[in-house]
Amino acid sequence: MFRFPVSLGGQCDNLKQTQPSDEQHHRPIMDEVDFFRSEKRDDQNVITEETHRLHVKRENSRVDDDDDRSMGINTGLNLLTANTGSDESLVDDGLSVDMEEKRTKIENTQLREELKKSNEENQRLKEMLSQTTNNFNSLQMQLVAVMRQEEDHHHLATIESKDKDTNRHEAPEMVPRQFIDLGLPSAEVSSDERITSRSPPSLLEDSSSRQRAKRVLEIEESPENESKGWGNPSKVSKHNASSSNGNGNAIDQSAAEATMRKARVSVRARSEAPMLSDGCQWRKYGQKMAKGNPCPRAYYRCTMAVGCPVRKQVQRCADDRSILITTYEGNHNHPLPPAAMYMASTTTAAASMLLSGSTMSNQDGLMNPTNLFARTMLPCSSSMATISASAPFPTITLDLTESASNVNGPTNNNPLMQFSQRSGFAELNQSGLPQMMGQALYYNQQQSKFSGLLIPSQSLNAGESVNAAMPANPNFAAALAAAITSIINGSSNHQNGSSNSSNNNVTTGSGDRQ
DNA sequence: CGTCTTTGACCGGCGC
DNA sequence: GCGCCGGTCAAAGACG
Repeated sequence: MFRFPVSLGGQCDNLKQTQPSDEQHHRPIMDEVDFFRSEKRDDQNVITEETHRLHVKRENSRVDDDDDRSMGINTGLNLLTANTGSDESLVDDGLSVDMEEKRTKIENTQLREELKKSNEENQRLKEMLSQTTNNFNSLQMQLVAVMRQEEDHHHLATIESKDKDTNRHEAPEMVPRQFIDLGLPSAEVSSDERITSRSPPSLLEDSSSRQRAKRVLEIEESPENESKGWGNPSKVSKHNASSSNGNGNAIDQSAAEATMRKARVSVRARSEAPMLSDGCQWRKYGQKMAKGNPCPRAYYRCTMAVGCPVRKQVQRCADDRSILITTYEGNHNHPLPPAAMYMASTTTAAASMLLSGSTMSNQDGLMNPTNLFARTMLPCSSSMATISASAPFPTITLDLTESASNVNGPTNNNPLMQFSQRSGFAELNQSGLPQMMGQALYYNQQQSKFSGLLIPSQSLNAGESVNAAMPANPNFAAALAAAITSIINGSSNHQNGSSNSSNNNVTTGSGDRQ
């Protein structure tokens, strides 16, 4: 049921063809890691193509001009020839041939114009198709989320009807659970129980994988690595306290927004650049030495719009300084340039995923975007994304620093790869190929509050296959991370409100603090 | 001159 | 209550 955006990659291919071959050798050395260099390249390509088209247009117009000129000249000649009998008598046979040629030229010109119009129309249709596809996916996600909620309602009702215990009255209402509350449900159902009873064996039977996941989680859950109050957690707590008292929708909404802002998505990527370029404009408003990390942590605020609440932290990993940890938080309240859409969608989706995941029951949750995320990620077998509900903020960490060994394994069946390819990321395949996709989403056992992640593995459509190697390019990694969450972004964007075109909630969970 | 970065001060939460 | 710590503010300086 999950469909990925219709490929419009042909355009990219075409664009690639139009790209001058030497352009690849002309990549500027940037201070920032250009997260979406491919995107930009695409843009550049588009521009190039536009330019090219314009150029062609000019050529055409020149041709047209020539034709017109010639036509005009010919017209004059015709007139002249018509008026001058001497000429007519001299070039009588040649004139008919010329007329044929002129007619042919006119026809060619017309055909060219028609072809040009057809191409433009084709481009428009492609754009419309892309837009429609995106809208469809978004709506599908929303539908899925709504169905999920209804299922949860039914399930809860069923449980309550069966459960004669007095706890029935203490059962939580199906109010979206705030992130801050994510630590609580463990008392209801232990995470181990959930995992052993529900998680597919393929996911967790591998002890090494589990250990690896645990290792990542340990990093995230370390008090030193998890900031205590980014964004005034106290306020969130107050919000939550208010909402828990049932003081109205406004409070709930504000609490939800605050909660949403608390959600973090962390991206770990190897990069020598001081900052990852994600398409947004950032202003540095602070820098701190974090405990336990000799590298300072920089605080940035989105400056693309006044009052945009999105912030991000940038810090190098203490253990491996080649790893750049970028943490996003908050939702953009303004339109974003295409280059920023992916990452913004990532953060939005991640935050939404956490939120939706927190509202789920222990039952399947297959319809939940969280699970869609998991379903997307799980066929791979390493630790790419980690979800941590560690207090005070839930965090999704996309660890893009490790590459899996299995190049031809399930990765090729991963829809993400198809997605990444179809969305243009495949261009990066040129650059080298350790595999980024052989990394899996792991469930935080110790703080397993996201039952949605415990999903049957059979739901994955492994039939689709695209052979592609995934580069370890940090740009790609970041773009990939964005693409991953973009897949599930449909629900999130609309859940978060109409004004948000995208969000940023990337958290570098393993950020080392001093 | 406007914008951005730097950096010390300040605030609030948390643990002891 | 006190100190530590993370996060933010805002003045001062740098830069184009």
